Amino acid sequence: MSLEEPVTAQIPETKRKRGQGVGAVYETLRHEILNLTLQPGSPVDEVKLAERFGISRTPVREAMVKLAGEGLVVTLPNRFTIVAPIDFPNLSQFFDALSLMYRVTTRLAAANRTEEDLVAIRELQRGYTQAVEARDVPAMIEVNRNFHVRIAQAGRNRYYTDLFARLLDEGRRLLRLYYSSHNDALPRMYLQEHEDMIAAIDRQDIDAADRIAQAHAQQIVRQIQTYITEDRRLNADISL
Amino acid sequence: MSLEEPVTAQIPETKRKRGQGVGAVYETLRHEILNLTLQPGSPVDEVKLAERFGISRTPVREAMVKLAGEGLVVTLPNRFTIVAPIDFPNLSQFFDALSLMYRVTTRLAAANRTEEDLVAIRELQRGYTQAVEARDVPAMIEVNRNFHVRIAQAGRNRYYTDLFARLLDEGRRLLRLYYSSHNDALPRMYLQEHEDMIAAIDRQDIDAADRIAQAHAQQIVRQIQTYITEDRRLNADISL
DNA sequence: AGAATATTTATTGTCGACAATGAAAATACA
DNA sequence: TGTATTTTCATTGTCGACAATAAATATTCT
Repeated sequence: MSLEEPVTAQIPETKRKRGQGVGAVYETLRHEILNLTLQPGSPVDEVKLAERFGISRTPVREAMVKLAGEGLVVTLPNRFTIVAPIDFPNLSQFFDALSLMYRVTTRLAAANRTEEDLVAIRELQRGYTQAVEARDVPAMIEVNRNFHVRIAQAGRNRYYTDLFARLLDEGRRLLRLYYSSHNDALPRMYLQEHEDMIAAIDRQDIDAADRIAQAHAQQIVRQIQTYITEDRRLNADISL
Repeated sequence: MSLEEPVTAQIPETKRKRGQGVGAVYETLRHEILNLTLQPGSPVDEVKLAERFGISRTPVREAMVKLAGEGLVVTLPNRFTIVAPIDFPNLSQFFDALSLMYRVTTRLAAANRTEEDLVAIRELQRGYTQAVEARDVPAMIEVNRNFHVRIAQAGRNRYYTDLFARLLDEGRRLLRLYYSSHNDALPRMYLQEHEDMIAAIDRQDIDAADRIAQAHAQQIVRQIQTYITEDRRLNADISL
């Protein structure tokens, strides 16, 4: 609970081009929110952001509207804007949708993947392996997300890809919350599941892809739920 | 192809309150886009909109960012903004996602519906019946959309409801394109399917709900595809 | 005349300023 | 001292103005 903002000194640097301002604010805020650099529920100050990026409030506001549209930020009219809180009460909705998207996108990938898709997917899997070996938790979370989004893209359905990406991003915040506080046995397990998934996609085995995706999703959901339950217990102890 | 904009005289009327401007522009544009009052691909002029609503360009722009975020409008940087074209080449993606959402939301509705949900759903079905009897095509399209969104809400999963609503909205434009040019036998058929759907949801028969939703989706998809094929033939004839 | 270059024009993206809003602080009242 | 009322304050939503951009048009040159 920091009263002081962790103002990551972003030098106004060389004068930005027309249209670069909104994009910069949007991208930066997005990453800081998903990495939990910005705490859920913490206020987002337009004026400070404008100063930080060396631009006026107008483009900052447009970036906020975009972020609000994606649910990353919540605007209290005439009051202020906060980083979207994590919606714990409705997590089951989230898990349900996430599981379905895992299945659907992996199925479609098995059906529609090209050779280039496979190359890109394997490349990301290599990156994931490296992150696991280096015990680099932030990298693992990020690469894992990109790995699954890339599979979804191989499935070639924009609607699924978009929703899945959004869900995985929301999941990034959850993983960040709980991942580092536990051992790294889990990520290693995912590694093998990912390999199986790639193999099924490679040989275009739709049913196998579906099964593996479903198991993978259940694995992750169960794990996060365990984390949360333990967390609840800890908090309960403290509050006693 | 009208060079002149159909400037629906929107009187600046009584001075709007703080925050009402963006909302008004957003809602109005949204409806005009979905009703095809604004042709897909036609330019959206910030200045004209500002004049039309009696506000400055700043709130108009924020409304545009929101609309762009939902894919209803496409912004060409430094150039102009157009009403999002209908993506005919990728319609199969759309149909796939639409069908899945029909199934998932109807299933969940059967599982989770309350008595109030049923009351609201039946009320909308009554409205649909009236629209069919009155041969009021725009009303039919609108009420049909609300009927299915309400069922999705009864399923209680925000992620599905949001995606489904978006898909149904996109579908509204397609239906508008083709509906009125054909007889009204089809809507009457949907009427019975809707009744079956409500019955399944009422008795919490998840499998039946799924089956009916799937059939309903296939029905609609096939119909639109037929429309499009006929349309293609017509256009081909003309271009010969 | 036709291509290359310069000029005009329309429209966007951004800015600094100001008024509306709602909360917090200060004051009055009991 | 505790509650109601007023004042201050921080921050938003909106405005009008201006500069950057890229297309359209005019101009020059061969």
